[in-house]
Amino acid sequence: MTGDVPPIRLLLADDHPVVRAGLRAVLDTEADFRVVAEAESAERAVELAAAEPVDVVLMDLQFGAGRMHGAEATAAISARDGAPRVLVLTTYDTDADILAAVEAGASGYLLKDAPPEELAAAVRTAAAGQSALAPAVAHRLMDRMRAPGEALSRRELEVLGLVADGLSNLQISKRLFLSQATVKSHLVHIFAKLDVESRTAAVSAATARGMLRR
Amino acid sequence: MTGDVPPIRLLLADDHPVVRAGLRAVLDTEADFRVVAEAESAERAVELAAAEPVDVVLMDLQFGAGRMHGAEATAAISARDGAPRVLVLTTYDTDADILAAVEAGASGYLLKDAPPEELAAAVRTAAAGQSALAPAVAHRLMDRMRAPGEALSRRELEVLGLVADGLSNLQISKRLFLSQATVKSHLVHIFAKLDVESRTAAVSAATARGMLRR
DNA sequence: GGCGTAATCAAACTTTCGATTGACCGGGCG
DNA sequence: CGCCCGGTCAATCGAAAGTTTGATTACGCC
Repeated sequence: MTGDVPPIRLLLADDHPVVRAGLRAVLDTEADFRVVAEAESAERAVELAAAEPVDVVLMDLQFGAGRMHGAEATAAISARDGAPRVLVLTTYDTDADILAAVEAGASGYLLKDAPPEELAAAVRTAAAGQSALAPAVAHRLMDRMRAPGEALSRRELEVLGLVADGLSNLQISKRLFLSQATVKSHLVHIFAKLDVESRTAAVSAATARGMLRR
Repeated sequence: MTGDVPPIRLLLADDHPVVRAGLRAVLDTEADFRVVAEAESAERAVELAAAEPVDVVLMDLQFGAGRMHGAEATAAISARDGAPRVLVLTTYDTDADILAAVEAGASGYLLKDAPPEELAAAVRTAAAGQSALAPAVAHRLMDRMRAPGEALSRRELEVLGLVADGLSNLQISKRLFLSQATVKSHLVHIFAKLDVESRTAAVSAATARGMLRR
């Protein structure tokens, strides 16, 4: 019906073969979409996004352990001139993931349980250069706006995540190339924002509020 | 090529439309498979498994918040006579999930990052009435068998639960009508069993192993 | 009826955590 | 431009946490 409109070229980046197949199946039924490449790792996604002419990248955030994170890949892809739009597609809607994605330059943030129509709509929105956020994600961002004093900064979330993994202040400082003083400083702010007085209580509170993945 | 062999009838149970589409795409390419139904919730999977003649159910463990867990559905489906085999297909390989699935009567446990061939092979294995475990999963089960002394006692779990809620040793001692010495003593044993050296790491380890509800 | 294990407590000791105070730098904003 | 905020660091000090050693009671088990 639209032989003269160029299709939207898609790159799928997800380490799950089944998910890639599902996205391909769902999106290929749309006449104006064309899946031109698939990446099974974040590194490969960056390569392909540079090599292939692509309009929109569907990017998972969690790739297998130890490798590059989807947010890094998003930043790498978005950095170039004339870069494709990156649509983050993940399972979780935690503060840490959302913030990381948005700051990395993602054009949208979708949850994997989204219905196909929502997915297609988001891709078109992204291709048009606009921003596409899942309702649940939008809510969470609004919450942060309404209560800015209680929202943890990016760095604070990073520290708290390591605390939740059971690391000591010394271990955290080495991991993040900081001094112990800085780690303690972050923790003081985290405790104040969460209204707790110990690292363990902070992890508990943050998990309960969806700031940390469980 | 095999017109006289009845196909293996499959039921897909997953709340992610994309994953269902992916499984369908991957499995429908196999000549001897036939996807006869899809369920977007655990409850629906139980209904369909009773209503439709099905050979193998591909069951996700995590369904959207608050609803029935995949393990419960697995148990419900497996309870009946002549029940289909249930193949658990999930993202995580935590002790808690694996144990729950196995105890619920699952015929296999696969990770979603499995390649399609492995998936197909597991379905055939399950259909033949045998057990199919992903290598990573099998390893984890073996580890549990080899280290049975790691199980926490009732009291230790009680203490660790309060630790996870962010209570101090003093608070815990008052809550359980103990002395701080006893709380510390329990923690020493907990640390040894979990092979960690701090309360926060203990919570992390216990959560990862499914010893604590999160 | 001894034996292992879980649960309880104590005291002394080291290490880590957390509170407090104060400082510097860079960037966004009115 | 001054101001605030986020991120960085330092020094100190008291309070928890964690280690070590050792002991008592109680329960189930062969």
